[in-house]
Amino acid sequence: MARQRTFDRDLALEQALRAFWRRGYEATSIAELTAAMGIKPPSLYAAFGDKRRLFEEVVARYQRTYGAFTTRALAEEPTGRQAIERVLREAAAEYADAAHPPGCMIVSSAVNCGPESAEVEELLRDHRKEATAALKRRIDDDLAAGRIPAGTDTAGLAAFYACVIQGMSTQSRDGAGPAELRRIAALAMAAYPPATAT
Amino acid sequence: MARQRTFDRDLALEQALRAFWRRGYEATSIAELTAAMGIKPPSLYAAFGDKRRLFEEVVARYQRTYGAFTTRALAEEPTGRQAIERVLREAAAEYADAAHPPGCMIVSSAVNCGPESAEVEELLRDHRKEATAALKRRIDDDLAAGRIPAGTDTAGLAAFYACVIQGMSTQSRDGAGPAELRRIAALAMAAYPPATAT
DNA sequence: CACTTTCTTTAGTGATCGCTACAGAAAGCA
DNA sequence: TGCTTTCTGTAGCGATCACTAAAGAAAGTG
Repeated sequence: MARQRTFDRDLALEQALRAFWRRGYEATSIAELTAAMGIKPPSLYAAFGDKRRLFEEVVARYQRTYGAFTTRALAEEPTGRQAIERVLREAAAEYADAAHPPGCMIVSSAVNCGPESAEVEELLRDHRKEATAALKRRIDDDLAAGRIPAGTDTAGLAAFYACVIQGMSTQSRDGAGPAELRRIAALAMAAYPPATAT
Repeated sequence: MARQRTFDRDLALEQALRAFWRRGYEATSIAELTAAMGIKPPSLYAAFGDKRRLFEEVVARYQRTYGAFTTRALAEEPTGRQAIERVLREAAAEYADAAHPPGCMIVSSAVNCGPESAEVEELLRDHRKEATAALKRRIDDDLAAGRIPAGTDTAGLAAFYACVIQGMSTQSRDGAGPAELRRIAALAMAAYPPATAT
């Protein structure tokens, strides 16, 4: 065989994730990435392809680590209301966690993109649409189970909670702490339809 | 005297505003700006200083044109509740207006910034903080007038509505139309405290 | 007509962008 | 000890970044 890689690919990917999370896709240069990852450009390109593929891999990693709480909350709670409430509560904790950059990487890392990064912008947009659809599915469960009034606009509710989550991301990047985000989350629950009598 | 400027400075500023609004501060290059403004770089630098000062002038213009509806709504409505409701309703119309780029420029044009644009990022952050403070002042009016319960967390409410407004900006940039934004705005009003009996 | 002044244009500056050719270094097999 | 293979580091590719020196063009004053 031959010489093996001397750096930890997974650790380097995590460092790239932090860099992209902090500054966003376009504003994070290869020079900044290689400095954060502790490697030189040729090693980066050999291990990850190019900047875009590295970012796509970073997004996948983000989804199964820092962003996984949404999927878990939606899967594990018995009702749509409880699922939404838990997503908001955990987002408040996660977005303002000082152990990593603030906010949601899916929301904030490809906002200001030139035309050559339109595909990256679209990738994150698709993730946001899918997350909104996942919210709607759980709210639809409540509707189907008769826990909320018939005729409830579940798509509108899902859009509202997606809106709040995205706003919470912006708020945390503007310095809001977990307590402030929790208060926002609590207020947002006032919009959830009243439970129907069973 | 001497030769006069041959382009319309105000019109050129408006074109720069559109360009920055669409792509953001850093992602909009001087080449893109000059193309949009119909002038060459030296004319831009003679008339506006540099990229940062042009952007600052663009932000000021945005505040007194496209963004002025918030100030008006907050100043003209008799109660805090009505003021917040009108801000949300008009934001829904404004952010999704097809006559200009979607969303709010103050929210979305300096999200992904390198270290050399930190001051621009801070400028917009300050504007957002001030907008949130303006919301709080009107909610405090309702509190002082006894229209909402004593002990209401007005700072939390202001943060919530700022969060919703910022989320609506993101939603519109993801393709939400005015009707969808109006539904979000209507749901957000459910969080406003119930009017106290007088 | 000059002459001055300020605009606009052309054509570039050095720096940085994403990315890579090439050579040196390291690891397994003979 | 080669020899092969693949990684790593140096150094630099063309393109683009924000920005500007220098010359041409236009408008006013004599």
